[in-house]
Amino acid sequence: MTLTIYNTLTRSKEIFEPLEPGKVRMYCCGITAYDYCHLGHGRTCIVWDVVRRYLEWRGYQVKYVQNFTDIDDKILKRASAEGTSMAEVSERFIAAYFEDMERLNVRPADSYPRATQTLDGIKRLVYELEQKGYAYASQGDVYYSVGNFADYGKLSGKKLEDLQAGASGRVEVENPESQKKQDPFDFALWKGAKPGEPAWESSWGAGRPGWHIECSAMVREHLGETIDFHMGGGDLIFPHHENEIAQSEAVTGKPLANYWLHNGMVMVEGEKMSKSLGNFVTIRDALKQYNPMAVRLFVLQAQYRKPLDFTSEALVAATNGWKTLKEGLLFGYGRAINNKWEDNSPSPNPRTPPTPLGGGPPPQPIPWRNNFGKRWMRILTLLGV
RNA sequence: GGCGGCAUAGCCAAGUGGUAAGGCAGGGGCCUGCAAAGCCUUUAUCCCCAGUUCGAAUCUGGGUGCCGCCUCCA
Repeated sequence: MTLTIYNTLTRSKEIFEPLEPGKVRMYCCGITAYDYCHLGHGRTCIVWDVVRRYLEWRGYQVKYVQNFTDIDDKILKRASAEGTSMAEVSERFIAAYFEDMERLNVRPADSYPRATQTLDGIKRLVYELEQKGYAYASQGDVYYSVGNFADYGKLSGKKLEDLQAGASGRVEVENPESQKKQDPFDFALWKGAKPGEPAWESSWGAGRPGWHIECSAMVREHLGETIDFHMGGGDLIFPHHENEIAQSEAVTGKPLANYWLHNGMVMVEGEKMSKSLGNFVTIRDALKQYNPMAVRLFVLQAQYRKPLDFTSEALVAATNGWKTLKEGLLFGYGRAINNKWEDNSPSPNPRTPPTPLGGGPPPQPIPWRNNFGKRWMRILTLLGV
């Protein structure tokens, strides 16, 4: 059976062909650790968790990497507001991330690289970009020159001319930061240190990495020059993922990822969730009111690329749905064990049993042998029960 | 304004040429001393217009609407 997926890069559904037979390398752009995770982060993590589980269930050996951005202006801003350090803030919210995701039954990735742990790789990439003529130093910063990368815009379907024309009215000419750039769409690879901010030594002087470069460096370090899946929220397509492609492919000359997958955004009561609208819902706040598995079911009932409206009515519906489903699953679980069903079908491959619902007894091998068992396993797999 | 995506009942969603699955919510009913649970039953012509076809939610063309991105964002 072939697996077909929508690839943002080609704007079409394609048949999945792994780079290496039987193996999948996937990278998901994670969070910037400056606040508690909201429902949008929750959706992203749940959706890609299911893809990962599904691929494993299909028998692929999956390596799943997700990053934490722990160097960033917003983290610094929060640290200075609290009178603490950047590390203190990011540590706290990374810990909170793991708490939230565990409650949502999101399985941990295989590794969680952080920007602060990837400085060597980042500096090497910036250096190589500079050597190849894609980057230039400017007053302590280093910028990527988008005009030198012929494929710039291929992921988001934007042309540099259109971008420049569309932005002509809003590029802040007075901003001293933008005056360091040769082109308004050039972006920072390395930012020179400001007084009192954390900084790392480099050949361009003390400073810190820009946002986009860390992902290019981490993918290269943990998964290789080309990977199968690169995922993230749809709002990352431009500029973040576009810039990652520009950085990585300029250096390696190879595709960064064969398939680019993006999930839809979360709305709240019909409006886009944003801090300015004040309808920003954190995962932990939502879980005070709703069962985590009901939230998970709600997210998974919707098509992953569509916008998802978080309404109390929809959550009540999902809560009821989960209640019914859970009873059925518990019934099936007991029945499978009582009947001593065994897995003797050739495919898909046997797998480790799911974690029991809400704690419960230790997992036992899940036996199944007929269509009922297969379907049931599929439901368990997809829900991540 | 530019680029991209989506459009089936209150919400989610199956369905890829033959007269619209299912779930949740809502209405009606059964059961019960009451309640809960459970059970039964009920709710759409598929955004609009034109075309292709014996026949279209499913194909073609044109509209409309919604969403995202174009600035930090999952």
